[in-house]
Amino acid sequence: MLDFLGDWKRSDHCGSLRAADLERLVTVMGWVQSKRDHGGVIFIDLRDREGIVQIVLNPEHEKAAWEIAEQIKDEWVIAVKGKVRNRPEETLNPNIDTGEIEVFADEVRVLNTSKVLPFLIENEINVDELLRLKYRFLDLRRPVMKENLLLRHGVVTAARSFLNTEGFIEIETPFLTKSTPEGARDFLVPSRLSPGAFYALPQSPQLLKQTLMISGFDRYYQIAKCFRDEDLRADRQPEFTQIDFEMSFVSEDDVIETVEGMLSTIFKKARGLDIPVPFPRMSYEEAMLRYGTDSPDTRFGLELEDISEAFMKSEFKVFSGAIKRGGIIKALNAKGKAPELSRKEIDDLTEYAQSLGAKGLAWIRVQGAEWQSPITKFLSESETKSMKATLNMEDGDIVFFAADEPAVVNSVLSSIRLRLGKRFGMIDTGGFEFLWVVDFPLLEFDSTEHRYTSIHHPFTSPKEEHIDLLETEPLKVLSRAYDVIINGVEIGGGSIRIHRSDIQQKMFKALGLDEEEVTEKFGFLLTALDYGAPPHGGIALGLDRLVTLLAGSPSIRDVIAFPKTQKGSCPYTEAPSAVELSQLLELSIKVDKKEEKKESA
RNA sequence: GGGGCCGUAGUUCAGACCGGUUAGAACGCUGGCCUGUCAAGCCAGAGGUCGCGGGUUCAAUUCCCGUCGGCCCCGCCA
Repeated sequence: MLDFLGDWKRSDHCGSLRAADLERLVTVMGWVQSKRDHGGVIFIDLRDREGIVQIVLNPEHEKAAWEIAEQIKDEWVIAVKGKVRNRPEETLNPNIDTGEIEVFADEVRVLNTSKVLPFLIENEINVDELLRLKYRFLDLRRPVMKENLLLRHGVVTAARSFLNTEGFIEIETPFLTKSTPEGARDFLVPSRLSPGAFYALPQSPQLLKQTLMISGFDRYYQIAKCFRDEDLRADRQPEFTQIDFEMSFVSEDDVIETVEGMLSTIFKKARGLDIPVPFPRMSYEEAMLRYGTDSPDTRFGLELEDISEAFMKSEFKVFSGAIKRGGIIKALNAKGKAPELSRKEIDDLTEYAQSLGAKGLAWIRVQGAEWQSPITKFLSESETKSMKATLNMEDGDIVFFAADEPAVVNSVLSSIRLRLGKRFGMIDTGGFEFLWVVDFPLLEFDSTEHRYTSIHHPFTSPKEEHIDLLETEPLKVLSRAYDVIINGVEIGGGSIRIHRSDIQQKMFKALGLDEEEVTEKFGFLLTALDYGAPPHGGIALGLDRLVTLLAGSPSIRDVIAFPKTQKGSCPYTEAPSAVELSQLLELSIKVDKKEEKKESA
């Protein structure tokens, strides 16, 4: 049944044949997308990476080829020799690129068969993702998945070409590297040659790219795999890819302009889009005030308003109490949307707010002169008046309130804002809005660890004029960090780094890191900083997220060839898995895991 | 660590709230017919560990508990 390829050479891709190829004798190879057997004439849609072409077999033409074709099933791999000819006028297919022509088969070779498929090789399938991942090799045959990976290739190609042109040098850094405190949980790799010691997979090439600047490479880049052992999300994988670069003798604007140039190139080459540069910039403070998040989706309004001032002394204890405890009150007014929201939906929103950590979600619905709300009875006339003015409350509006500590209010209302934006179709899903968020605080106070931690990372430079504040008012220190946001998604973040060891030491001190530990964990960088480190800075862009956005895909998994599930497993390879005891012995590793209770028969 | 949703032919779902004869449908698959289809069409047929374990019950796909797996979210992700 099966034929060898023999001396057949592919002459063309299925998907690249056109009317210009008429009368040519061609040899095409690919997968059987579908077969339509009319008893006499047989049609086969043959698919390869470039597309689909129709093969026609007629028993009155070459009986042998036709007889083979009769046996063929979906997703078999076949090779066909035949002549490209016009389709009859009434059977042109405008839905495929090759729809003007067909290949009239003289000879067919069956190169491989296929089992019956677990799902159809089509774009619009409704299948459990687990099954798609288990049969990822089939899932990736679907045009939409193929397009995603081609898009990804296009993005990487464009990034490389841009960076090469700008004088960046691609340098690899090791996967087997050193575990460092701060940041995410490390993936560890045991060392056989140093029993009991471990490498860590890099969370990013951060320290080594800084080292390359100290070495004088001036401009470095890398399409870098990074590893973080944290819980997964729709936009987070334990291993992911960054477009990572670093530049010497620069300040913020140099890096920002380079990113704008690179993203312009990527959007142009990968999607044919012209994007406006420079991108607008917004301070962290303003982003938190207006949107409640440091990665605001600026495709729509529906901004938050801080109304704390008017309720400091309110009789309404939910509001005034929150302020007394150091909290704030913020509101967002969904203008004119009250009639569109059912009571059930409002209740669902309240439940959603609670799942995000809010104690509740107050709301006021404006209907004519009347305010329908569970809270109006607690509000004084002056409070009502002030609220009406501040929030511009008019007939048909519905306003939501959160009162709590600032972090809770902001995170809850920013999530509510996004949900309402989607619910009311306020978001232009076809477009892209770019934004730089700048002027981040350098530090935040971690109340569980009772110390300051970096908002960006410990190598981020404070603003030069704020260095002295490190010792006196650490929370007032602003950093030289910048995040690039597209459609509310954090696509990348970077900073001008600390290039002097005296300032780096001050930073570690502000973080409350033990000097001995610092030397042990970061000593290599401190040493390097002592040997003529130039001022430098850079950024890393999340390739997976960028491609997800460009592809308009709901999940990062759709732009990664072999992604992990939420539990970090790969259903295709079945990693992670147990290993041989002998392997563990070589590594001096003993597994301390509770044995599963064996059922006795 | 926590919250929510889900798991029934190869696939997507219905059946479950209200436990009861043979667990249905569509697509896919198999066989037959069919010479211009392109999601071909028409006819016939096969196909089930109702995720797994336990409990309640005369009786469990259905109710309860646990567990495994998948998805979304909080925490976490410098």
